[in-house]
Amino acid sequence: MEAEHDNNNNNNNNSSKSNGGIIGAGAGGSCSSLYVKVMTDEQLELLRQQISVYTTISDQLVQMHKSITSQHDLAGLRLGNLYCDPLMACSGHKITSRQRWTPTPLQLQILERIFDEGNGTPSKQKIKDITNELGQHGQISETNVYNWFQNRRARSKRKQSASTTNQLELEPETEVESPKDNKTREDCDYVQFFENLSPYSVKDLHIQSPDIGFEHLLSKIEVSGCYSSYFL
Amino acid sequence: MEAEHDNNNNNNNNSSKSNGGIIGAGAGGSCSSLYVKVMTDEQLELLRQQISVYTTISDQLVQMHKSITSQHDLAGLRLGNLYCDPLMACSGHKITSRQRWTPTPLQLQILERIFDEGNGTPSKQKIKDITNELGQHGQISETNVYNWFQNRRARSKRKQSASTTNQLELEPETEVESPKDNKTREDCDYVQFFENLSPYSVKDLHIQSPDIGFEHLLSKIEVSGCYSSYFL
DNA sequence: GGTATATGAATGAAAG
DNA sequence: CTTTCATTCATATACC
Repeated sequence: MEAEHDNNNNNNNNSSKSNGGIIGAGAGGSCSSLYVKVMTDEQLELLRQQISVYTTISDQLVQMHKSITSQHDLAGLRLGNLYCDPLMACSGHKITSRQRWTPTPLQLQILERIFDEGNGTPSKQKIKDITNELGQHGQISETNVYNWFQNRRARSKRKQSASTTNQLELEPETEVESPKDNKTREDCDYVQFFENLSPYSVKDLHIQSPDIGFEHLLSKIEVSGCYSSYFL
Repeated sequence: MEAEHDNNNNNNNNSSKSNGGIIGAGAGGSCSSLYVKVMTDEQLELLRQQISVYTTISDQLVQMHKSITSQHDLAGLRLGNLYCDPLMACSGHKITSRQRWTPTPLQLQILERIFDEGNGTPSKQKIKDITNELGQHGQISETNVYNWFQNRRARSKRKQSASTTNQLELEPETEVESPKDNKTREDCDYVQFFENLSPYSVKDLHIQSPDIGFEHLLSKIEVSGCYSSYFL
């Protein structure tokens, strides 16, 4: 049984992708030279996409692993896209929650890609197509797709305005210093850090590619392991 | 999706500001040009964490797979220890301690007061004002305010309905949703693990169709496993 | 040190 | 399209 576990899942935070940040981050208590971590929106977005793809790959690896070791049941089927779990119903208690559609990483990736293509409002037909395509990767309905774009658009817009607001509030050369957090931290060489971290990271930060597909990522993995991929 | 609001939160607490290195931009007295976007410390932090996490994931998966295929023994092999050292190796500081904004008592007080004034929906402009005001007492962003009201409203409502149901216990199928049952998930260890990691809330991993040849992918990763040595 | 709870944040869906 | 709601997730904190 593989179910033995200690749910010691060390978290990490899942809220990535927030790129509507301030500009010249707050200074530490002391002078400290200039520490500006520059990254364009495009780069950020790219990174986000990469991570998404990474997620997908890991996910699929997990599946592969599961299939390999699947001498056991395939239960544990999380509610995922199913609306009702009969087992729960049997227990005589509530009919289980989760009726909400949740995009699989793969679907998300596709959605994001389509969204990024800019072609704003997906027409009725387009939604149909998309739904159809995504249907290959998991349960999904046109409504889901529609809602997703609706939300995506709205939130993207809000983010943007918030970001703009921030820019106006703190002029680029004004080091906003909050007297509250003087917890200055030792400066560290971020470039160095990233380079040491993973062969993908730095590269991904600097390369701008319009389309980060699975194949693309795969190819990167192929050459990873050497920092030279940085110059890809 | 993207965090719609700016997430430059985090204020007091033992959060440490990382105002260090520069990525790809010359710094000087006051460098930042108007056209560059800059990452906040929090954002950088997130990226670092994510990258590290994903690198680790791949590594672990490879190991897991090897272990399994070599003897088909799925014993041990835990995926714990996620927040690995590389993250802190940078400057010897914990960088995992910062992410949730926490209102200062003063801010809370003000928020509560505003909330009690009844004007349910703060509206965009109002939020901006509030944010501005609270900013005097600590780092805060519009998102924080927005979320706070959102949560406050929702929870206020829930509590209310909960209290009104304490005299009606008969309905067997309705609400009375106790947050106790959230441990009923039946995921297998590492799937759970992943779900907690993904920035995209990888919720439906197993639903995905096992398309394209993965053995191929896996082999690629194995071969390029250089990066993993960093963690071992 | 392991749960239990409070709460900030994310997001699908629906209302307006 | 915009705003709000409902639900869920994750984390910080408290309690045992």
